[in-house]
Amino acid sequence: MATGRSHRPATRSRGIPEATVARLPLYLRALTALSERSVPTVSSEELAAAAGVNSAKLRKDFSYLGSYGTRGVGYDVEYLVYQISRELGLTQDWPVVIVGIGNLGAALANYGGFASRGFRVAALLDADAGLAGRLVAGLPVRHIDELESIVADNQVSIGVIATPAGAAQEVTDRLVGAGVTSILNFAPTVLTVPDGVDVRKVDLSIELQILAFHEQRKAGEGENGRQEPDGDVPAVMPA
Amino acid sequence: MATGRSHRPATRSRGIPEATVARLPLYLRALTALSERSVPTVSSEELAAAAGVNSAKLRKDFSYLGSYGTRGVGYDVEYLVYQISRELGLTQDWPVVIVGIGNLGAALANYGGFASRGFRVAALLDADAGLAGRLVAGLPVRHIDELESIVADNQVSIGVIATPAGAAQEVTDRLVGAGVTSILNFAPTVLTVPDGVDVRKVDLSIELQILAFHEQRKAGEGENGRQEPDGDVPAVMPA
DNA sequence: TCTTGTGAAGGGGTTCACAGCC
DNA sequence: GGCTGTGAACCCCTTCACAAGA
Repeated sequence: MATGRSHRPATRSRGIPEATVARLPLYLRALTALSERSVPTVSSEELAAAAGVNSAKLRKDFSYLGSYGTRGVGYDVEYLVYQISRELGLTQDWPVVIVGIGNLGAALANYGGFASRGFRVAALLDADAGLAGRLVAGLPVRHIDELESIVADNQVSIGVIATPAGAAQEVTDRLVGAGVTSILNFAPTVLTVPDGVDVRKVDLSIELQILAFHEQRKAGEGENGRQEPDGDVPAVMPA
Repeated sequence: MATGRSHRPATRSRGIPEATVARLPLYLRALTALSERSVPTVSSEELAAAAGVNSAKLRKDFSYLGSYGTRGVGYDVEYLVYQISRELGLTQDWPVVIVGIGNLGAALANYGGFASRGFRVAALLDADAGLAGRLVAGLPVRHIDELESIVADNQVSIGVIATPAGAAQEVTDRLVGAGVTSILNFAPTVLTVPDGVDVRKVDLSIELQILAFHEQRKAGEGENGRQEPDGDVPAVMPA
């Protein structure tokens, strides 16, 4: 996690807060929409509303990138689109492989948001030999045995794991061994990776559980309805 | 967001930090695995490793739930499973509807992690009348016009949106109108909802963009390879 | 006058380190 | 002796409020 100390105090002292990085894609999306409507400039207030954050936060975020706005006016839409894209590394091409072509893998392969932002699906891989050759999103599914050569040949540095939980660690090891240094994990498992490899995880059921927690709260709010006898313990007790 | 002031200082002063809530499902998963292997007790160190966090954080998290451990021994696995499940509201049944049965919607419908944690898919909805009646994960897809009656009849309070971005806000409005108060949004849009409705979003392309940001950093680390002429500006400049 | 850019204050979360208890 | 539970320190992020500047 701790992204080894940086260097190069180029334009501004490097070191954009992680929380800011996580919001840049949000701003980029909102700006892209404005750009498509040929809106020339936008204020922090307007853009913040479109991105679903508050304007002070947005201005603070942009201040880490540099002084890209004009006081009394706002931000130049095209210019910001470019600067944020560059900061995120989207001005270059990122070949990715998707491993595990079930429903989820297929959904990811078909997802338009990837291609439009510099992510190119270099290959779809699956352990099921029966799937090999089948076209998904216009690409042929290839057998997992080709993983190493595909990663090497295409200089893939980002892998997406959409396999069942049981296969995820092994796939990870192979990806890392082949040279992948960033992994987006959809399998509900904790992955172990060497230093220098980034993992982000998306867990569908965790999100629902968090919602359930808050939902439960709401139910208990007004009506005092939730039954919780307070002495409510199961048969098993701690030693 | 600010979950209105609580009440009931029942077992302990209510108010579990949001960051802790987000980790409870992680602990629960690790504990469930231990439970299946019939492991009776576990130390904070072991459990933390299994969940991918550090042990101090885990102990602090558990301290918000109560004193469920035994000093010198550890935590009783079954007991903790129960307590966390209860805290998350997973001891009750949560009917959910999934709207938008494309690849992603189908993947969600098939996802085992839901059913196993108290989430029951009450219905699959899609605007495409041609899909109606088609079986997905054993359930017939129903037309979006049935949304209101299905939500009411099944007392659905959680909705999952897997539609294209363009349809997401309208679907949200209908869900909220029908009584849904928690939404899990997979569409790449900012949703507007009234107070009292919770929205969590999962954005596939944002995760990749964050990885790209870090990946770019790595590339520039050792070799100083990334070209960034520093005066690198596009044709468009701010006014 | 209007909006950005930012010090400063405030709040939350993480980590440390050890007292408390088995 | 071992492990939990937790005050306290620390750090990061958010929010405020206003000076700076077009």
